[in-house]
Amino acid sequence: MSKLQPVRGTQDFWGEDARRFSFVVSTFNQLAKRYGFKEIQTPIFEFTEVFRRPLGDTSDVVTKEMYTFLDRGGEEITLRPEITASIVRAYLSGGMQQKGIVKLFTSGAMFRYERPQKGRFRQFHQLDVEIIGSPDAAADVELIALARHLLEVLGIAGATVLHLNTLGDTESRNAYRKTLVIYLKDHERKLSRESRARLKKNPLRILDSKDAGDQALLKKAPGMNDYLNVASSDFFAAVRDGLDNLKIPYTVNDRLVRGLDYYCHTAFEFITDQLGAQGTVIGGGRYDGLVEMMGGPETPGTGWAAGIERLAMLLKTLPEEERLTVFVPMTEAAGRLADRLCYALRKGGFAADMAYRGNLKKRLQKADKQGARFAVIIGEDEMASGKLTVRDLDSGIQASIGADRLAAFLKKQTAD
RNA sequence: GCGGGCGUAGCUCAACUGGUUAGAGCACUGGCUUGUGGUGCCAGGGGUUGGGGGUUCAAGUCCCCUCGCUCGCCCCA
Repeated sequence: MSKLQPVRGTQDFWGEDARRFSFVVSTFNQLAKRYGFKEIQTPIFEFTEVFRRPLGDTSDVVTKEMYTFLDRGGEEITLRPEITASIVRAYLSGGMQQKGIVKLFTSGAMFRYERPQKGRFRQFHQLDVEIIGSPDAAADVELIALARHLLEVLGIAGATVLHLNTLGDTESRNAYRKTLVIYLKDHERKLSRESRARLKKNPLRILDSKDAGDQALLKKAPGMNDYLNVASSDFFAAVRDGLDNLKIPYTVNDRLVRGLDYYCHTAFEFITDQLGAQGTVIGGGRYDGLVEMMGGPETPGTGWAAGIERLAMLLKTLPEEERLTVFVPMTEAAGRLADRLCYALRKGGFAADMAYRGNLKKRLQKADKQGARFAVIIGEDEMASGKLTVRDLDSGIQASIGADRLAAFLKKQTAD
């Protein structure tokens, strides 16, 4: 193997992979704008503190997955492992509190030092939307509707199931955590090794353990539902009612927990069974404490992130690409004419290219390999007559067209 | 960080229990066909069998190390 390898967990996107990727992103951008979200782009790295504080000192992301380094000025910098914290930082440093409720969308690369596997990479890419400033369940519903809509437009809604849960507010969650820990401590020896560690670090995570023994034990465990206070259970009911109203299907899954510390109330994931161990395609929830945790005023927030690679892997169909018109000039003078015509077509909104090299056969071959619909042949005969030979590469039918009528001709042909 | 599987041409894969010069399809280049692409026929280029060491008369094949890929655990999008 050559040394010219991509770094582990990174990948190049080209050809069909690139088309899949950009189809996901462009569809998302279009929909997010349609829902009234404004685009934001934040730096790909931040001071480490931006991520450390909200993610919590015990989370795996912070303790072993961040790409952290000192820059030449001695500042501790981290490549973003997720983007909600970056956006909240931008919200605060940009004074966006002035604007009331803000709806933001973005997408880009994230970095986590993990062992790669199917659907999991060290540099991966996310779509992301956030609504900051709204305490209403309606905001959560709107976000989920956008997510569902996106999956539908991408043609993969049927491959996913929406799992929905509530983590309650701080009071409810603390009360529940306490009783859960008491219950699990009684059975500590039966827990898996990982879950015994979680018992101290992040007991709620035991709920979605994949270990069969843990799951059996959890069947008799107390449920979150019984510990929700009135405000929390009303909030959850409002989210469910909003989804019902929009006829968005979901499954309540009281084992669904989110990994990061700052979530509360709504937690949801669109899950697929087609990506091996990485089932989550879109995940999100509410984070009312985050802005305050990062030094801002008490401000509610809610959002989700989607894995672009995971969505791209699920795509079954891609939109057709616009087909080229390829110019095939055979003489020098014809080449100059073709250059002008090709430039004019491109300015007129057509996809056009030149076949520069070789004899007629080679140039047609090139046009064919590019998937072109039309070849415009300009040789001595055409230069003499002033009419271009336009060959439909699908049917093989040729027409003689004046240069001034080329654009109109192509438009008419492709409209059929 | 832990565990399983796999590394032969650009891609997908052959090569019987170790045995001559590592093959095929696709792709690529050229020709049959000097103004007509796709299907056809012919020819050609392309490999340190991931790398290193060992066993053997002989290693793509067996052993060790290493690098890489992949799947899973953990965690997450």
